[in-house]
Amino acid sequence: MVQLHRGAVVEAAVAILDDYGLADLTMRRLATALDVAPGALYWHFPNKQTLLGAVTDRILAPMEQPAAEDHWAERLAELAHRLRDALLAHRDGAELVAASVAARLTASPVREIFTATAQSAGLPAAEAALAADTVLYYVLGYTVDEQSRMHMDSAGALPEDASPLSDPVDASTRFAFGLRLFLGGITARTALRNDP
Amino acid sequence: MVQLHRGAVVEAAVAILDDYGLADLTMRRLATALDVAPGALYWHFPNKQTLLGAVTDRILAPMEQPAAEDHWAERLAELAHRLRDALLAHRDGAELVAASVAARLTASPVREIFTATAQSAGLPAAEAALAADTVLYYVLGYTVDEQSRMHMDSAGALPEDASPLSDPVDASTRFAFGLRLFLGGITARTALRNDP
DNA sequence: ACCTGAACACCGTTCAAGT
DNA sequence: ACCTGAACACCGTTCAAGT
Repeated sequence: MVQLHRGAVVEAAVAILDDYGLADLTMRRLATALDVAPGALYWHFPNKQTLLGAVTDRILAPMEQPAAEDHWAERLAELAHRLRDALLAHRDGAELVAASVAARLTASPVREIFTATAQSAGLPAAEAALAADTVLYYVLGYTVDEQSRMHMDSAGALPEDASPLSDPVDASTRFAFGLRLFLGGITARTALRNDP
Repeated sequence: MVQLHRGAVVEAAVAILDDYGLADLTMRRLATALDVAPGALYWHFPNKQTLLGAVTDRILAPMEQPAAEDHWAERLAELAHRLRDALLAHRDGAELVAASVAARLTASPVREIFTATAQSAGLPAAEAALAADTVLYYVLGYTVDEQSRMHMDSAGALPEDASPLSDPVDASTRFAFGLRLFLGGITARTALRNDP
């Protein structure tokens, strides 16, 4: 038995998340998966919330890649889509990340990345930060909803007309629509600023 | 000892929520407050989630009042502010409602109300529903964040520069800014539609 | 119809003691 | 420094049995 590293703990936690979901990601289950007593985890992490914060950081790692697009609106859209993809890549990923972000238990620079992009749209720093948060709330809220629907649907708990399969507009298109609403709002705001 | 009514259970639940928070709103604590065995609650509600859904319905009751404003944008803004106020009126209200809405365990017509208002802006039904959801995600996300910050702050767990007190822009102003971003996006979209 | 008693199968967290 | 063993103080949920 090797020693327990923070990284190994996070890795095992992600595996449980993917295979069994957030509800089953308990300290005891995680300890069992690592062949260790539950108390051992508390030498590496002060509590469960902090551990989940570290899992969130891992999930959000793809956000640190620089955006490819040139224009700010396309860059912001690219980032939003990448965030959604990162969340959807793990079972209950959106719920976990939303909770960690709200509790400020992630060290990921997502906020800063969105803010910088909003600033390049021509918004002053304070407004850019607000605009960034607004987009973040939207992406998190939307994806939590989308993912919980997928979940309920595969559990057969949704009424027929709420099934994503019978949905005439797919989730990606719906996501892009809401996103454009924002980008349009930002554009209108900067236009107003440059040409009053 | 009177008999247990669904209404009395919900009322007691709201009281615990307000006094002790969502984490302390357990079936056992609720049963104790009602002078009843924990199992008794399961005659009235199939499970905790459903009970929390009923609490959410109660919290969202103020949303059923018709909006006073004339113009759609002002009506949408009024509704958004009223929703935020309803959430802030109860400790952890935003977190609870966000969870119930995501899990589709509320019978409240908030979605429909927002959708109807978006339709009166000139958006076709399908787009209005998407726009309504988008505004909903924003209000929920924003308010969850705002309320969790208030919480952390009163617990003295935030770094100084993140305190709402030292925040140069207060929470209501920030909220209104993000909201305007949307309304601007909707306006831009309907303008584009009416004058292509 | 409505509720109790008592159990089942869990939780997160702490901490003396071991190595 | 890192982990075990064992406990503490809880959970949500079920269900025979009572009234």
